[in-house]
Amino acid sequence: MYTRLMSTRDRLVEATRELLWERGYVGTSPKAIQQAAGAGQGSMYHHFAGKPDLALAAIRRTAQELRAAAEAALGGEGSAYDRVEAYLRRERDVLRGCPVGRLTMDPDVMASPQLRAPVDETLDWLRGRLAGILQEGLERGELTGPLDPEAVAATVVATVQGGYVLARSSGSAAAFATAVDGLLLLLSAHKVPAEQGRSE
Amino acid sequence: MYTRLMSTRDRLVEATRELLWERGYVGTSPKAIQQAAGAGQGSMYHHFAGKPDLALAAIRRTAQELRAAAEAALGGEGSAYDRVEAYLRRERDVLRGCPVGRLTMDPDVMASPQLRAPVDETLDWLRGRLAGILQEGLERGELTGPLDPEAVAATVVATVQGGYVLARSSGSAAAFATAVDGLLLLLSAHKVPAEQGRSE
DNA sequence: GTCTATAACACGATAGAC
DNA sequence: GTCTATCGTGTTATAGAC
Repeated sequence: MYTRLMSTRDRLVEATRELLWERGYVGTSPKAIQQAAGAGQGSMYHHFAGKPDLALAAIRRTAQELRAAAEAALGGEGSAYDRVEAYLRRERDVLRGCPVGRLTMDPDVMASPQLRAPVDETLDWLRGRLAGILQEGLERGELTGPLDPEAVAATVVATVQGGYVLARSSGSAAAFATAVDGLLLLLSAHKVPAEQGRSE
Repeated sequence: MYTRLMSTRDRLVEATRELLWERGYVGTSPKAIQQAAGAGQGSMYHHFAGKPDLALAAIRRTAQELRAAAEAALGGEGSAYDRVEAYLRRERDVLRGCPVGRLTMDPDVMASPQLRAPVDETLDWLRGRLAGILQEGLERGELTGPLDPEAVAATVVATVQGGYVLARSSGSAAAFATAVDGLLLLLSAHKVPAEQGRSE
């Protein structure tokens, strides 16, 4: 149930976002959406063509939010390592999993070019953004090789996505943190100590 | 459809394993299982108490197979690094995702202590097995610190699980390989070159 | 815009014949 | 052991009143 300060359309989208996160596309019925949004059948089919159309609106919104949250950490102050660490350690609803990444396991989402596009684009943007930061770190002399930015960026994204799996499996958010710790430990071996002439 | 050389019971389990892998628990109906197995309603409910019971048999079997496949790589010849690499690079149906890991995103599986137990146990065993190998590598002088075996083991498992997400998202198995490459690149910085007195 | 009614089918399971 | 019949409920809509 969402506040009546939101339009029916927005409540439907928000309810769908929550259910998609919790139960996936296959596990989410129009009826469940309507009940969560406090809307009738008629309202839903007035605002949206059907379940796929509503899901598309929800997925796009979720992808946009994820991107903004990631950028808040990645675009911050500090060295390349610091920004990657900030991203890895940012606050997360770990036990709920990744609202975007989990859609990759949904057969109906993957079967629809429309629904899968925002998922692919978001993860690809994230990987590219991380690669750029790592590349910059190498160029600025903050990081030392051998360190392929594209490959390590993929590893960073994969560790996060897999961290959710470990956390949900064990029922503990600590499992996510441990995987991140391991990655940062490996990455920190490539840190160049800050020397005179730069940031201190 | 499965060979008639298998018992009806086994065909039901195999069909369930395939559908669970492809569509998850929530997305798999008894009817779909029966059709894939070439069995009627009566057969299914004769051999199994219901969908959860059948799913449990299927999940246990899948977990067992995954464990055996992982052990084949992890228990092989070579240094700690080599065995971890063998595990990471072992042949996989990358675009299908992990048949065990994907269950962590299934709300009905996670809500059932019985169904989630094999998932948790399998991933936990894998993490522990990897940690043991890394620890051994440190003790034997094949690997050099700082390298927390428990944390890095979690990172290895997470990279694999997340690699599946990246591969399915992009529709390309190469994305999995890239994430693995990045991890091995980071880990290889801790390799101690084989010297006189050991294995050569 | 939102509501209720209805439809055609799928879901997950039970009953009982064979 | 396997089959068909049946059940009550849920799914994904469409129709049409208000």
